[in-house]
Parts: sequence; C-alpha cells; structure tokens
Amino acid sequence: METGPSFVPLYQQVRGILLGRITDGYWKPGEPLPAEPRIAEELGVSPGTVRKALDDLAAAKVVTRRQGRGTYVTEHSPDTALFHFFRVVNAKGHRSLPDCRELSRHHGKVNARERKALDLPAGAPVYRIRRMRPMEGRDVLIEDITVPATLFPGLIDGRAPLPNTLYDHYQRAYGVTIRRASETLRAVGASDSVARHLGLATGHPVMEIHRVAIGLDEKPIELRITWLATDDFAYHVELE
Amino acid sequence: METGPSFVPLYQQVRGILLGRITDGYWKPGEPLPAEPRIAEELGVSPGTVRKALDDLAAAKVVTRRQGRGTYVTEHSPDTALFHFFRVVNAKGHRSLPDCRELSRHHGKVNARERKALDLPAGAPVYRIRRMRPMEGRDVLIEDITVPATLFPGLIDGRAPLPNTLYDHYQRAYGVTIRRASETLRAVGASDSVARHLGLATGHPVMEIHRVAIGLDEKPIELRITWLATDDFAYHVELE
DNA sequence: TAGTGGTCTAGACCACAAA
DNA sequence: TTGTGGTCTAGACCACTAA
Repeated sequence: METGPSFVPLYQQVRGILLGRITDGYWKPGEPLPAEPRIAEELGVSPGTVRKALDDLAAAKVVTRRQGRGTYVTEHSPDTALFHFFRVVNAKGHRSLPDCRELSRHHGKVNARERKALDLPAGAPVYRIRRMRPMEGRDVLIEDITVPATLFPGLIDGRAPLPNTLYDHYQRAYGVTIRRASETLRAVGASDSVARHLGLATGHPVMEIHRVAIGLDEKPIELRITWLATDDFAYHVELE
Repeated sequence: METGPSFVPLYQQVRGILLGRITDGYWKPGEPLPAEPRIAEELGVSPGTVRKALDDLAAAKVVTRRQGRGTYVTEHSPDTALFHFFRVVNAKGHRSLPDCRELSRHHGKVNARERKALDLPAGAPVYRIRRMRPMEGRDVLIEDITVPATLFPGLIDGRAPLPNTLYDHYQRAYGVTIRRASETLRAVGASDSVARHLGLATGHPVMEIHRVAIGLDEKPIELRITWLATDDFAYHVELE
C-alpha cells in the first residue's frame, strides 16, 4: 500500500503557490515578482523559506534572478529558446544556430501518433507546419510541427510568416510557456520527401528526432519531428 | 580585458576543499563524511555554509545525502552507472538495460581521434575493448572502448571477463570516478564490421554515439564509440 | 535513545543595479 | 542613495535511522 508523505515542507507549498500564480498569468513573463521580504510577509513565512522556494523555481528556469534588480518570471527570447532546446553542433563541435524557411502549413485532425504524444481527444483539430532550418547556409534540417488548434487559435491563419523561434512566440502571443522537452532519437533511411528536401539519396542515413514539448503545468504542448542530415552536423548531449 | 570575480563566496571555497578531499581519496566512495556541525567547526565556518556546499555537491551527485544516516561519497553501483549514463529505450519508450558479451581486447597506442578526445600525448599506450551489449536478447548495440593504460594498469590483462558495467569497476578497482559524460550522436550507414555484428545489411542506418567520460577532476577518462540499431530501440533525452 | 540530515526562522552585512 | 538578491551566521525544532 502506497502512503503519501507525512507532511509537505513549507517551502514546497510556497513554491507551489508562486508557480500557480505564474501558471495562471497573475505574474506574466518578463514581469518582476515582489521582493522576497514582501512575499514572505504576505504569506506569513520566513524570508529564508521564500528564498528556498525561489531558488527551486530558478533552478527549473521558471524564474530568473538578477542580483541588484529582482526576480523575474522567465521570458523566452529567440536566443534562450534555441540555447535550451536546440542541441545541434557542427563538425567542430561548436553550437550552430539555424535559419528558417517555411515549406507548408495546414489545418487537420489529429492522427494516432499525435493523439498519443499530445494526449488529445479523437478528431481534435491541429495545425501542422513543415519548415526547413538551414544551418550555415545548407539545407540539413527539416521539421514537422503539430500543435493543438485550441491552444493556439489562428496561429497559422495570418499572412505573415511565423517567427524563426516558436517557443517565445507561443509565450508572447498565447501565454503558453514551454518548460521542458522530451526527445527520442533514431537513425533512419531518408524518405523520398525528406531526401528530396535535404538533397540526399532516398535511404541515406538521417537522424529522426521526436520531440514532445511540455508546458509549465506538465501537459504536452507540441509534437515536433525533425530530420537531420548528420554528415556535417551532429546532435550533442551532456549526461550528468 | 577579463577581470575575475572580486571575491569567492565562502561556501564555494568550502565546496572546493571538500571536493578536493574526495578527489584525493581522503574520503573514499561509500564512506560517510563527518557530520555537518563537525565539518563546520573544523573549518571555522557556520553550519549553514557547510550545508550549502554539501547541497551543491549532492546536486552534482558527488555526495549522496541520506536523512537520519549521514552524507556519503557517492559510490557507483551497476544500477546507478547504467541509470545515469545509459539512455536507450525500447519501442514502448521504456528504459531497457543491456547485457554484455566481450568480443575483443587489445593493447595499442593512441590514434589521432583518441588523442584529441582523451587529451593524451602522442604514442601513449591505451587499452581497447569491443563489446556486444544485447538488449532484450537481441544484438542491437556494439561498443568500442578506449582508456589510457596508465590510468588503469592491467585492466585487460586478467583472465576473468570484465564486468558488465565498467564505471563502478573503474571506481572500485582504480579509484577513478566518472562524474559526467559528453555524447555526440550521428546517423551513419553501418560499416561491414558493425553490420555483420548487428545482423544488418552494410549501409543500414545506425546511430553512432561518441562518448567522452569525464572524471571528478574534469579530465577525460574514457572514449566510447557505440553503434545502435534503432529499428526497435531508440535514444532518449530530457531537455530542461 | 542518540545522532543524523531536513526544515524553518531571524537577522546581519555585502555586491550590484538603477535612479 | 535606495532597494534588490547573494552570502553568512546562529540557532530551534522535526523526521528519519540505527543501535
């Protein structure tokens, strides 16, 4: 028989309260939180307890602390979004950042794979976007993005092209913050379509990456399937 | 012009002292450290400062805290070594652990790639080991391991087979602790040799993983090149 | 029962940023 | 100059483990 913890530490309760206010949009990305002593007296706990809660949230990148200025709700920028979630390096092992060229966008209904990854009901409407992400001027990376239409109404209905980095756009335009992502990598032979876009022979080995991006509330937000030609680039991970 | 920090916080100095004693073997893997108040009075700092230093080392998995028992120098076990550094999942996305079958072992001198990865002088002696790591009974993973002979004298000279998990063996038998690892992944066509071992056609897409394992002192310890057939297995990462 | 780490408090002083 | 987070101290009490 499973028994829960006999008590919940105060600082974890405080962390939950603060996270709730951020998730609910009471404090918005880029905004400063009240000073630590202010939060402490409001909640009736010691400043040290608030500090520990904020340290936890800072470690999870939910808030960003800046000495002498204050504690801010973390705001994705094009740079931070790429820095946290883009792990491709060039032949020298140096981080390299992609450009962007949109290939197609469609309305549709979830297929089986998307349903499973995004935990959606059958028939739920989705948007699908296919983009080329050239690296150092070469077409080596292509990605298929699927998001629930209900979360991002009108995302692909405008005439303007979508921004290069979507996660900061999700946050700014829809209040949806990506907190973390889960990636599954395989080596596959390039399909006709992928091979054509990447200038390879059909069946040439490419890396296929399934990414599910998870929001502040731990719910899946986006499914992204990437194909990367690893002849001149590679995927890099630090295991700690 | 680069200017260093104007001062080094006390808790970071304490962390450095404690890490030094562990690196030097003054406190050995599996042994308990003195209690926090004991360390504090020995170093002449406040218990809270020692606590913060130990929290840092625990986050880096250098020490392990056990409530009610004490703080211990982290000891690799077969399970922890695999749990931290083995990221292969089966088709259902569940973690799966490999068996081990040694294929060959050799003495040799570093080649160019190993020199670069392991930061060794030209002509340095190395040991090379090739192993099959069957997953769920199938030959899907093969690995080539290179270590400097000077670090692990006699490692491959015995008659007994090497243990399935090497990192805990490095620690127990040679006092060398692996702290983290850096992996670079590519999709490649299987070479004749790899294809034969994995039962694939030459050129079949496989994942090639270059891993450099780093020690407590941040120096490279081991180079390991892995080929994984990703038809029924995959490599999984969490990005945070 | 004794000893450990885990939590919580209350305050002092310092480094840093902005007005 | 003011206010922020960063560091450091000094203790109290609680939960957990092992003898």
